[in-house]
Amino acid sequence: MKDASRRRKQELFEHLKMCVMTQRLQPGTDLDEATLSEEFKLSRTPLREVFRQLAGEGYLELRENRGARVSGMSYTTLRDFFLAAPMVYGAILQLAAKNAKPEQIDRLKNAQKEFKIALRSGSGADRAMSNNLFHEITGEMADNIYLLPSFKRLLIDHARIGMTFYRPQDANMAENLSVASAQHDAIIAAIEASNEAAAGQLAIDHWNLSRDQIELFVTPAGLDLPLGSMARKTPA
Amino acid sequence: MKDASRRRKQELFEHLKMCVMTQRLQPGTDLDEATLSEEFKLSRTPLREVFRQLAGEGYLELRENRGARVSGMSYTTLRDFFLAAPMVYGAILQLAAKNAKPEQIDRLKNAQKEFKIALRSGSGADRAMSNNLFHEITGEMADNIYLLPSFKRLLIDHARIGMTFYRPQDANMAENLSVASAQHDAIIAAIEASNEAAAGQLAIDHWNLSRDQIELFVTPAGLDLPLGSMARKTPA
DNA sequence: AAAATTCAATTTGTATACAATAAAAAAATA
DNA sequence: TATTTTTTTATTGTATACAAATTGAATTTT
Repeated sequence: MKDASRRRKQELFEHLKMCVMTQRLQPGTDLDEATLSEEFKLSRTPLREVFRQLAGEGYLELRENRGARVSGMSYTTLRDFFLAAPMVYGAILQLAAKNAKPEQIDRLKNAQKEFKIALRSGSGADRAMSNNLFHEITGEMADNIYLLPSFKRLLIDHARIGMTFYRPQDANMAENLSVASAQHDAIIAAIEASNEAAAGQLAIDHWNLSRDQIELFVTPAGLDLPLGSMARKTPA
Repeated sequence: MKDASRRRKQELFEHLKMCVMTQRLQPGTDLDEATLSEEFKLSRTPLREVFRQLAGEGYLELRENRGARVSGMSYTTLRDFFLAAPMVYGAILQLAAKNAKPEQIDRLKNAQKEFKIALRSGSGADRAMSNNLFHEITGEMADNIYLLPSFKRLLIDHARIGMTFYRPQDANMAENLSVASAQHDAIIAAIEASNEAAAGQLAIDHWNLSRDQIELFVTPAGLDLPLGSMARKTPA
């Protein structure tokens, strides 16, 4: 009887994680205890414990007497993100190349397989979640409790950024994704070969690609039409 | 009336943090809900929320149906620690030099003043806590939410390692502390001058000093006495 | 006597009731 | 009518009661 509520609690936990990462719950969204409590057939006590834990991991923010909300994302955080990501992920991948166990490499290959499937047929959310799993496994491989907290925090926003700044209609962006997939393959190879240097470099390349994708979003290719009246001669 | 219990909750939170960092609660210690509940005049509900939050920040570990315990420390974690610390702290200090605000620099100088006082007259715990405050302020200066989680996790064990591997009787260790204090001064200077490169280098020096201190503990200077029967001539 | 099993005691987890705070709506004042 | 104040409603936080699980002792079995 209690086993069931324990399961529901875990489900809520995973559900909220997923919703945050896929932007089904956008940054800044307020969460209602009563509603979730009813939806997941959980009393408020365990529900609030889930909130606390998610807040600890960076998914939510708790405000005194004012409930939980999804962690915010601003242009400042975006800048902070690309400052920290190459470094932390570079370290994680180097350590992964050093410490990965065969069983973990198997799982990483499997995650990459899933990622490729999601690339073809899946939704944006599927893509983000399978990509996230890939990276989470590299974090597990690195096996350093002092780097993991920041790494996991980065992964949350990596997923969210991916969901925000991707338009499947854009050919450049589709191309970007297949490059990302190729990089995953190269990462697997570097880890399997215990090539720390290569893994570290791939991490940097991988994040630079993410940055490029955002630039494609922020600075789209110019329309191929003259703007008529707005076009004027350069002064002589 | 509720304001009071809110304060007790905060007190419990800070108290447990302090106990973990100063090793008054050693790694692996089990925490008893009932006892703490009575001691701090708090019901178990808010108490458990505190546990969750502390677990999220790395102070405690929660085990299903088996209560909370103080996060463990092993020789593996020590190795992980010195692998991650120079990198993360290097980044934090570089960013601190870049972003520190005058008000923060004032507080940092003040923290250093307190640290020096603790060095002279304070207990080991005072020393650890004032040193911790110094570093926490640098983290605040860096102002990057993606690096902070790992940084804070490192600071917990930095304090614990300091408490574990320091013997005030040892002249070398006392000397180490005054070097550490001088490094703090240099860090303040680098931050005030916005000298990122210097700040980054100082971070590495600072953590190398911590590592040296552990080596002094693990490999003490040989006793200055011949060991009698154990001394034997080298074979010709 | 050693190992396994059962039973009691302790401890952890969840639900519900109540208290306190914040938000919203209604009434009163300018 | 706009603004302030009061009242009502909704939401958050805490305490307590109960249910489930774990631990340890006592009993039984081999």
